[in-house]
Amino acid sequence: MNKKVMVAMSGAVESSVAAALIYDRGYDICGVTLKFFGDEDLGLYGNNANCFLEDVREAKNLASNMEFNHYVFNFGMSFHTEVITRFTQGYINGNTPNPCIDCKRYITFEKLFDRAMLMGFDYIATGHYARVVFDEDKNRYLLKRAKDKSKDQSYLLYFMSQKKLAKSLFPLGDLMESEVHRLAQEKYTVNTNRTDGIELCFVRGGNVSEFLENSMGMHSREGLFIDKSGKVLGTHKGIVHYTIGQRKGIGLSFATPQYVIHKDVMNNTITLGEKSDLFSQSLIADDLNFIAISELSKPMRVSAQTRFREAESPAIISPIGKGRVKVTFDTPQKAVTAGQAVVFYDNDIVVGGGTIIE
RNA sequence: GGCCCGUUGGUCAAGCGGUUAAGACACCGCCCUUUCACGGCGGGAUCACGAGUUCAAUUCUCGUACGGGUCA
Repeated sequence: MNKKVMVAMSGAVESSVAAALIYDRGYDICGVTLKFFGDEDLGLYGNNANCFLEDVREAKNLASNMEFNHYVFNFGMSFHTEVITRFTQGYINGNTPNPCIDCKRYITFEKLFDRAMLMGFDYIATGHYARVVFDEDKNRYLLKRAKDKSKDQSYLLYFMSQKKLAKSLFPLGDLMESEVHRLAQEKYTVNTNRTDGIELCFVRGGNVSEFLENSMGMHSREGLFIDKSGKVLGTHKGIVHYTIGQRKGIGLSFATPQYVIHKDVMNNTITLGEKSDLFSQSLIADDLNFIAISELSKPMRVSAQTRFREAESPAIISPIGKGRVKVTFDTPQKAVTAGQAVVFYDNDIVVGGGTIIE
């Protein structure tokens, strides 16, 4: 009897090709498209309600061409509590969260994963560019960067557990983007014009500030821009409008470009400084997850990445208790930001990762 | 009140008779990007106003207005 695989289909090229590849491997496949925005909230979370119908149509097309089942699951409630609430709360706390990671962590690989297992599926498959291999020596599943380094999404999946890696398939991991597109056009006749959105899927026009204020009812207070010595430089629109490392949107003119180097939620001030003030030698992270090792008991040399699509950098990670780790870089890193994820690599292998708290 | 100096794009600031009127910062657009950012590329000024001198004035002269300084 063939193994059963549930494929998450967003309607974009990547997941459609992933589904087709899984089908061709002979699995008993079922496609699922998740609905995050209920009709009752039409418009509140951007214009995605309309696109959703097209996403479903794309997925259904492929499913009917290849003759496999396709369902739509309404995860609107989960999406709101697991992703949007965390996102909003993060900003309230002065952090800069990465909701795309929460979406994968709490929705795709938790809510959907659990549902798939409950329904008797053996695996869940997605169109992410990442690889999973089983290491006989370590007796562990390893998460690795994709073959196509420019499309690699392993950073976004550092939270994966052994149990989930064992039951997850990433068919695009060994393919270059160009190959995926060629397969889509020549072999599977998948619409290559439909790609995953850039910017936040639930925020209209990518305007985070407007979303927080109008949809979430968060009223930010104006405050002061100050320099490192505390001198007042001007007025800011509210702390949630800024993130560490930001340059554009300050609205003030100086001899050199000024960046947000610190946010003080208590005093409602934002400190501006030179690019050189943006670099830090170390950081503290919590909410850790390790994949390549069972736990971090002593300092370890890794290559750490502090933002998605950013270069990794040599560092030493050390356990400092309370479920926290200190990451000390060989060379100072730019714009390390609380709320973002730091992921540790050993060459292509994801050692683990966590959330930056300072 | 007398005498000086200044007035160039959103800000700062070059140019000082014929220039495509530098540059920086800001702003806007595009690209990049399944987060927020960073980054890359590109875009925009007729020179406070009026009258003169000159073939030609942002650049010289004289007024007016507005700044700043200074002398009693």
